[in-house]
Amino acid sequence: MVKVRFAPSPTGYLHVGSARTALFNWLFARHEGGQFFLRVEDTDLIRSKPEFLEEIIASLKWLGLNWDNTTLEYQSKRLEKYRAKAEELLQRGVAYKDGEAIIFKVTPGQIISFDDVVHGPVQFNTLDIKDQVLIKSDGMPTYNFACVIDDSDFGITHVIRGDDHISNTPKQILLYQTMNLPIPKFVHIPLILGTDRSRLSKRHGATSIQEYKNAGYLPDAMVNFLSLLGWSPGGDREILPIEEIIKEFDLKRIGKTGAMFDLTKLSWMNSQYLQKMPIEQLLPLAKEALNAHGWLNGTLDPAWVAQVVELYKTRIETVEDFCKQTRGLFTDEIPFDPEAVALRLKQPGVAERLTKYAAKLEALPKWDTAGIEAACRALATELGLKAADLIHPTRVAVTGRSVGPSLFHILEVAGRDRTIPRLKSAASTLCAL
RNA sequence: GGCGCUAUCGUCUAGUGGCCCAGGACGCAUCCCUCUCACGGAUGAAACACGGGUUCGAUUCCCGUUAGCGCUACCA
Repeated sequence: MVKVRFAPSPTGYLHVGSARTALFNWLFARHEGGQFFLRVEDTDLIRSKPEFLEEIIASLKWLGLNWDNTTLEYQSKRLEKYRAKAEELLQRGVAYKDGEAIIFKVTPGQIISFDDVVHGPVQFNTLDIKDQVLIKSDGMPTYNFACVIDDSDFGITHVIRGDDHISNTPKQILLYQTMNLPIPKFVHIPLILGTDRSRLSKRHGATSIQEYKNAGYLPDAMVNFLSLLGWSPGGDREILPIEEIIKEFDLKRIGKTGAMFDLTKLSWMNSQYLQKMPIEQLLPLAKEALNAHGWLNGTLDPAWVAQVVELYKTRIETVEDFCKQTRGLFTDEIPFDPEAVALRLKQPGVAERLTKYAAKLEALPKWDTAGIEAACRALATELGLKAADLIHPTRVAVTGRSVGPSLFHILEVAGRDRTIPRLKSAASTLCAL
């Protein structure tokens, strides 16, 4: 049975690159009906922090990457195991002691080769490999040593990890060989790159999964996007549900070249998921975000919020975007865009038009799009204007922006009590030339 | 520097010797829809790094060059 693992070290948040590694492991396990383990590599005493582990776990759960071990494995709890193994190597004379550290002797001139599942045959000469520290002076095992022992103990069949570990592989194989342990399959997946084609890091922008969650990206969109970085199901398909990704996932289809993290495409994909998401699912997310801004007071009618969401869902890329665009509807702080004000409000005759439209709207027997539109068109005809000459200033006066949904829908949703005062206020102040 | 990995439109990629004067998607441009912006629809510009082989025929196989990246810790 296929057994894979994701082994983060709790020295930082979950990076999108690591998340993608976790995802590929998970996808492979689910496709094969195998097992996916989570192991904590907390052997760096100084940098490991419990709060980092909590964040990593929260991120994995948010992405939906569930693991099969019921209790988490911590390397810090297996110290005796590593020490015993190192001691054994010491007894056999293949390792030596330097102070408190135990170091593995590398015999030069041997060829170490392995058949990488994505790269094919790879070779190294031990001439280029230095003696390897097994146990550090502080008594903790090093990565390469603990990793080999653990992968072997837990029966890991496929080591799926980033390309940056290719040069660790011969060091680990040397250890497998001298301890007489079966060697797993190695699957080195291409790195995720920043805009300058160096590996994605903080200086390129947001790299933690939590940041994307907070910005209003959807986990399904994130998983879909990440799965397509370095892997493709072949053909033209791009937006696929997770079941489909699992079904199609195949290590043989993993590419060899680094993939740039394209935020623009992620955003597009997120907007696609947002649009297709049923309102029952989208509404709670919108409410949560609104609430985080302190804009959701308890008296708001849920049906009304749903109406606003429906109106904006085709023009947002993230949930945060939704908040940004609808701020004027949920608060009285209208985010006036200076350019829009200059172009649409500070123009001759606009104040008068807005005042007249306000009067017409005030007299409307019923507040609905049809009535709002009829009033607009009637007034435009009366004044000898195009409807657009009334529509544009009104949109800016009410929402502060020159862009957005159909004006008549906006006004209906904004309601008479917001619309009329805003039109009057704009007419008396903002329109001043 | 040494060692290793990689090389198709700006980006993610399809392509495994002829189906490719290279297909899709994002982005970009134009048009349609239209009160603006989106959505949706249509069209367009845009790539096989270079040089040698192998072959009747190379994006696809081999070699080299160049370039990029990664590793080179008692970090993982």
